[in-house]
Amino acid sequence: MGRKMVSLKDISVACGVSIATVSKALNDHNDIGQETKIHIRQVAEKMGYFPNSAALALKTNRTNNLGVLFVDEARSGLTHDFYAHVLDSFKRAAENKGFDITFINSNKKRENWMSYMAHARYRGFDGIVIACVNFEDPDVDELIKGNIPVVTIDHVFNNRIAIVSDNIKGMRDIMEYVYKMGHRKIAYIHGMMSSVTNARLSSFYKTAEELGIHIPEEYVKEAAYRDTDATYLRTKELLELKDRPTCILFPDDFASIGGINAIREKGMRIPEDISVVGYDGIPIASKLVPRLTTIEQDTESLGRLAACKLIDLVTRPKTTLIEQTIVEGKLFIGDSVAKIES
Amino acid sequence: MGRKMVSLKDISVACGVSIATVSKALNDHNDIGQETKIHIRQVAEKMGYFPNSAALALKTNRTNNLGVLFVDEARSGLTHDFYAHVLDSFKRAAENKGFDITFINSNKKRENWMSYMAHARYRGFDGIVIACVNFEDPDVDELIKGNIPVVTIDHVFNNRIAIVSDNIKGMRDIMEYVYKMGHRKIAYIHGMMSSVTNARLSSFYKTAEELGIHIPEEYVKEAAYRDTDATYLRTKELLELKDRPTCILFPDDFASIGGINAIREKGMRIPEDISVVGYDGIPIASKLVPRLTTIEQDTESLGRLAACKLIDLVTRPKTTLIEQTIVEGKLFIGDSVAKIES
DNA sequence: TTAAATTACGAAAACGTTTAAGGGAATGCA
DNA sequence: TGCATTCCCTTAAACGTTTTCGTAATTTAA
Repeated sequence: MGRKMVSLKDISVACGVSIATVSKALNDHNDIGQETKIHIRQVAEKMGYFPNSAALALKTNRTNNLGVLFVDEARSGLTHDFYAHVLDSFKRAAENKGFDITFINSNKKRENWMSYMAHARYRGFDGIVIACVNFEDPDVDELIKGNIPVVTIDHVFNNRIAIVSDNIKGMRDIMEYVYKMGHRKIAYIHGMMSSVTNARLSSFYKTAEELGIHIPEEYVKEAAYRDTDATYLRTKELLELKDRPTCILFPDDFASIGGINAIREKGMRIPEDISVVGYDGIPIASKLVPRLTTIEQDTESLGRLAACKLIDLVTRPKTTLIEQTIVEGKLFIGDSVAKIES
Repeated sequence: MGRKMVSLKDISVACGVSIATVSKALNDHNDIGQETKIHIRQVAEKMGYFPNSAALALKTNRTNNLGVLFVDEARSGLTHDFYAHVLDSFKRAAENKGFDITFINSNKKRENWMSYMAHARYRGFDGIVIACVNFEDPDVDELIKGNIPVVTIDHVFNNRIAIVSDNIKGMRDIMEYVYKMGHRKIAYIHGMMSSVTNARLSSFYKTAEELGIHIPEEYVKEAAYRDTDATYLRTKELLELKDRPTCILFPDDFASIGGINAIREKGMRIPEDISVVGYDGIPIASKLVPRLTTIEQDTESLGRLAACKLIDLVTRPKTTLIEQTIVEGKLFIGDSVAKIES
């Protein structure tokens, strides 16, 4: 078995028919006789034939390949817990439908620099999924506004299909649970500004108001997602307040580790002395002691739906309905929030 | 700007030259006049031209695309801490050299099933990187023995280039450090059998012997990598022994969480009552309290070297030297191992 | 029996590139 | 001046497909 692939021509020679006939036989066109079809397929199988995606792409203008752009502010790339799960789910769903995935990048050092869009066209992606990018980036903007089908995750762009996690409901669930457990002095260390943060923050304030809780200004602080150090510092600040909160909401589970350390350093116990809540539901959260109360994001659905919607968009081009799919998370009740009398 | 890409022909028309001239001008061949070259390039730039990778691949038999096969026993896929870091590094290095990466899979539901090898040839990958797969899989075997350049990570296959982390040295470093801290009763909960586990286990025994430490049979137990539950159970068993170890080595950092929980559940403190060591150096390890002593794997080098070697192999085909590159980890001394008098 | 319809296949163009081969004009050398 | 070079560009084939159109053979309908 040499380096070269066996082509339609090889099969046509072996079968004594034309290339066109082989192509049609393999693609099950109905203008080919049954016997011929069967014979050709057997020979193709025996010769170890499989199509050449490049030729196919060139001819059909379809690659069966989806581009993935996952870039977070910290450039953690594939090592980002949450997005790794989403991507993994996206990948599985796409592969089940016969699509491969390739990362989009603008590093192409080959000749001249290539924008995301240029790269995407170069590779001929049938569709593109975008998550956790810096939305200010004009390069990203070009990609989104381009003419390749796009689905975005956790961010809504003008007239584009988006799959977003329900941060409004997530934060409301947290607040209502914490309230039910008797807490009235609730602090929130949030991530850096983004649509996700915005949603959570506004839901935080809104729910607080609905519940009749007053949130002092100094109870709300900005750290960054997945930043244990920043969260550690902000937590320390909260603990030094004269009127300490009884419960702290952290940006996410990973960052929570920093906050928890700050609390323990102060000699305080969780949840006896202070309660904490995370966000995301990363695997480790439920393994910590005490188990972290958090919102388990449905990363499986996020990824799968993104893939399904995108492939729909690709294969049924005129289904260009602008829609937004909302995926709810689920409150995981660990042991990090104490019941107190208010 | 329409859906269709601008092609060489469009440029040739715009410039009033032949397609060949445009192609050669853009590829900087030296049989094209300076002025013509410059003019063509300007026009190409202005028209927003970029090559069509499919046509290029078809013609040159090179795709500038690398296939990635990352499958671990638990099918954690991209969510596997360690491999996510390696992959991320591989990706960055590959992209810097103008290569894209696409995942290899055998799910192709399109028509008929496709083996890994079939998929790789279908996509025309210039090279392939393989990590953490089930080596028994005949499908994987076919891929490795095929005629596409391959680099494997953390596993050595016959006459193939491999990048492996130095598990021998890693385990020796741990043992020598723990010994130096006064420990003589050392237990090891290891992962399931694999070349990695084998290397660590044999190094564990060998170093113990060199140090003159006797390892009772019941001090060595099998769990699984990243399996907090199994590690929790094995740890409990160790703690119930009449002659308890003073130090436990866990399969990896993530699994350590389970072990640590078992210890705390017993009311024991780390490191005052018992010492523990992890492996891998995942980000969270140094954020735990106490900070986990572990081997920080050099995932950056693993990924980068794999990419460099693979691209070397691809671009300089006759450099088919069979070699094995060993990447050392670094002992991270946290606070989880106590100094005791033996 | 004959015309029309159906069936089964082939020829050839096209997708966007690269590249070997070729050739006309300008230049170098004697 | 005449011939060989050199320079610059073009023609055309090829990569492996798909697909439109054409057509010969066979079947059906009248």
